[in-house]
Amino acid sequence: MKAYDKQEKVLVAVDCIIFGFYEGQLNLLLIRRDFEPRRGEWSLMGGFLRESESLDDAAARVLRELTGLDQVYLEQFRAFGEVNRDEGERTVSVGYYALINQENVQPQLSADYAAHWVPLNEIPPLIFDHSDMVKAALRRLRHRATHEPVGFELLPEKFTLTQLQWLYEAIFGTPIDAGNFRRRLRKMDYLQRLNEKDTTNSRKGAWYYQFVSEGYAMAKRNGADFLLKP
Amino acid sequence: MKAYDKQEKVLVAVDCIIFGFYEGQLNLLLIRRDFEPRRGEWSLMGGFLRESESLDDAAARVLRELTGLDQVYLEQFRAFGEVNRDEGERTVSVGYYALINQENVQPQLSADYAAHWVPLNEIPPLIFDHSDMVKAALRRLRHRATHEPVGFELLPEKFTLTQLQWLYEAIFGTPIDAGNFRRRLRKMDYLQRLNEKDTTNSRKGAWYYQFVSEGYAMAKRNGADFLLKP
DNA sequence: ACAAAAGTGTTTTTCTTACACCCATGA
DNA sequence: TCATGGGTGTAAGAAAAACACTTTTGT
Repeated sequence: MKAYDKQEKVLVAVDCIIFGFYEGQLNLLLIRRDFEPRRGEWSLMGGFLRESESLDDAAARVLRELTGLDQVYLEQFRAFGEVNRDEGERTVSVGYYALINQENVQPQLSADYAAHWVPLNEIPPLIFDHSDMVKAALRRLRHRATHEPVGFELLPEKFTLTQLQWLYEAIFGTPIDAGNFRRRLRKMDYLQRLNEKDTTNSRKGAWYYQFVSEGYAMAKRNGADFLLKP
Repeated sequence: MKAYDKQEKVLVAVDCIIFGFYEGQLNLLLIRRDFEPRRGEWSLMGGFLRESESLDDAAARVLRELTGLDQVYLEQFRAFGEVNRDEGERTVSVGYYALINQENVQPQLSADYAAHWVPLNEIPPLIFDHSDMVKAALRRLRHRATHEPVGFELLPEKFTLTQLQWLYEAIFGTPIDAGNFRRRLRKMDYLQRLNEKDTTNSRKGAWYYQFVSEGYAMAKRNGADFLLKP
């Protein structure tokens, strides 16, 4: 059955669902296509897999091409393989989602691509099956954010607990009880409080915190598991 | 960037991690390759994607070719795309795991392929990255089995609660407290008790149960969520 | 009557939830 | 001094864990 000759090859693409967080809003980085097919329509950022790179590498390259960023949190979530999902040639696409702290990215993008941050609840219709991809990516993000400390990728190095709460409210689309949310955070000793306050939102000021990944690694080795739900 | 011409096509395969359950043991269906490369070594069952079929279709076809079974629980869990993961030509593989009630399958397999059920804790070294695939599939199965009633796919239509407990013990590799396990089951009113007992394991006999999927669908609509952990 | 699996109950502890409350401070 | 967001505490209840207990029946 599985002989290598005479098999049909297909195009393989990666598409990136790029999440950003800014001013309490969860956003998606979308492009308006300036190439055929479907020129001018909204779409995810994607590209074809090259012979010399892995899927993960391809996703990182595509992301770098659009944002100029490297070292970004990037996770594959699913392959999409319906026969007619794409126009033109048959293409299998592998979906990746990225989490980036939006403040770092504003400037350099849009240079080569017509890229825009779009609030998650105002996503326009997308080409092909890209809307399905977004839905699947969001499901995965919600799951990961509850069980692993990936949310911090969307925040600046220093953040307040209120910002963190806003982030989770944005990810899940529900309000969260501040008291209960903060109690869970209080037990995470890998959240380090800095000697510095953010006073932009209140007179009292909110402490800045920092996620200490080595601390988390240690806690994990000791059997602690991250859990943060709405 | 994303123009359709002059792109490099690659081979796309699907590989199936086929779980079966029999006599308290969780098993994997593996083949000894009777073709090159790596003739004679252990491997997962796989095949190449054809132009006219979706990824899901391809996985179902591969499974049917090996087991003769249709209508099997089959779920994609991840694409594998390292450059040198395969020998010979560059191949991207999409992993699917299947859950089948092993009693239905014993006879017809092995006809064309040298297929064998191997206990999960006695898996031999596998070719390529197939061992990684198995690990990833098992992680996904563990997750799905706790949050969705997929475990029943591995059991006969009629099963006892003790069998179900054995299944979960096998999936998670840990002992489970019978009292607590059964209390959770007792609340699932979509588990229908039949007027029939299994007396092979005890004099008293254990009631047979049946999973009623319409009942589960209704419970789900009413906001109930399945949860069954070790 | 007793062994052995099937099945139920009970107690203890831990985690959630809802919500009231205090704190700090600039205007 | 008071409004506002930041932050803590607590009582009621739900759920998890541990384990003792009862039931059934072939031998």
